[in-house]
Amino acid sequence: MSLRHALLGLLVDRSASGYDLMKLFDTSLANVWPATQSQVYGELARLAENELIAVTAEGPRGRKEYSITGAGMNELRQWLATPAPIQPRRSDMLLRVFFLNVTSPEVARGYLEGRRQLAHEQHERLKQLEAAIDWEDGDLSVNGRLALEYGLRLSAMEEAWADWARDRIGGEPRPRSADATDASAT
Amino acid sequence: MSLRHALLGLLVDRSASGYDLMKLFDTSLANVWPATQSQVYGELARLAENELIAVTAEGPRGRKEYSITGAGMNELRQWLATPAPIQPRRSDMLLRVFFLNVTSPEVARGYLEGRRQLAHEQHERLKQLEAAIDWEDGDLSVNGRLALEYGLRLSAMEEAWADWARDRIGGEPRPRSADATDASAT
DNA sequence: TCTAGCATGTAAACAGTTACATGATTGC
DNA sequence: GCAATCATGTAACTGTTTACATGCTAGA
Repeated sequence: MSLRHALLGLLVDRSASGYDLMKLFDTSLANVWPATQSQVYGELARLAENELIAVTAEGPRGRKEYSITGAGMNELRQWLATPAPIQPRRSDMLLRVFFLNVTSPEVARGYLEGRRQLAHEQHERLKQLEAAIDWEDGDLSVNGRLALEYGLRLSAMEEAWADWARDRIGGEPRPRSADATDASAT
Repeated sequence: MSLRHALLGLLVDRSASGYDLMKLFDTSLANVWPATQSQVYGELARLAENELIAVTAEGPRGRKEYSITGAGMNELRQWLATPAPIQPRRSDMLLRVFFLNVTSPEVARGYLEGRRQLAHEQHERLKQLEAAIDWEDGDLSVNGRLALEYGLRLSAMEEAWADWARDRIGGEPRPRSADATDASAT
């Protein structure tokens, strides 16, 4: 139930409406904790009911601006002090890897090559993001920088891993160098 | 809906009951796609209904042994050929990092140090696993090796990142070297 | 005989996704 | 007047977790 903490965290810096928060999710938090509009509005209602946030202003079109309350800050601080649970990290991608032997070596290598490519693109995307952000506006960006660095390292690792894994799949070796030391393909 | 493909994949090698499959999930697939008993039994019933698997033997205690059908193999192969969707990777851990500025630098550093420690332990655990497994029994273990390598690289990356990130948190610097070039902590 | 392990299932609750539904306001 | 965007919400569905419920069988 971390969506609630994400919302509380965003409300620390500034008061905001559900609509504003949605935009923040789509920009700053998109890579870490994506959320849909339905979820945001639903959770905001629940948070207000529990008095962790409160409506502090109303605007046109039924706009409700929420602010974090003292109880909300306590909840957030407590959550931050809690060690993050070790996540089971379900991975669609690694699950497929597990069963790659069911297909031909060609398909398997193609799959891994595709992943390498995706990881590479993700890395490039993040590098661009890093270049685009103004790293001077303090607070959120300091931590955002840490999260971004994680993403950069992760995508670099994935690219290298996929490259390594692809070369490890048996069968017909890649175009270059035709010596197969370990060819144990089905 | 990858649970169904995980089950199909496991049934390629051998027929098994729900109980057997649960154990396989807890051992081989635990780090990639954990599943609960409820899920497994429910999904098996659905798979049988769709004739992707079939009961091929019955044993004591109402044991039902399932085998994959031709249709099931087709479904599995098709899924393997499908490019894995880019996962939004929700991370409880990185979400906390985003809001680390809400707490004191000491707490923040403590949090990151805890993560570094966890990553280190995970890395050690995987190294032990690697040493313990018999890498000769082919098929599943070939791919399992690829997945394990991913885990090893991931935990190594996380440890290095957490180390780097911890040193980047402002405020009072760590015990060693007392020069603070960039102290912008609130 | 009794315990550990085998074996299957159901129910309720929670989290997340997708689609639908509605309407107000601002700026061109 | 119209389009874009602001703004909020509901409903149905899927996937996951937790807890409950039941009973058999092999071996010590």
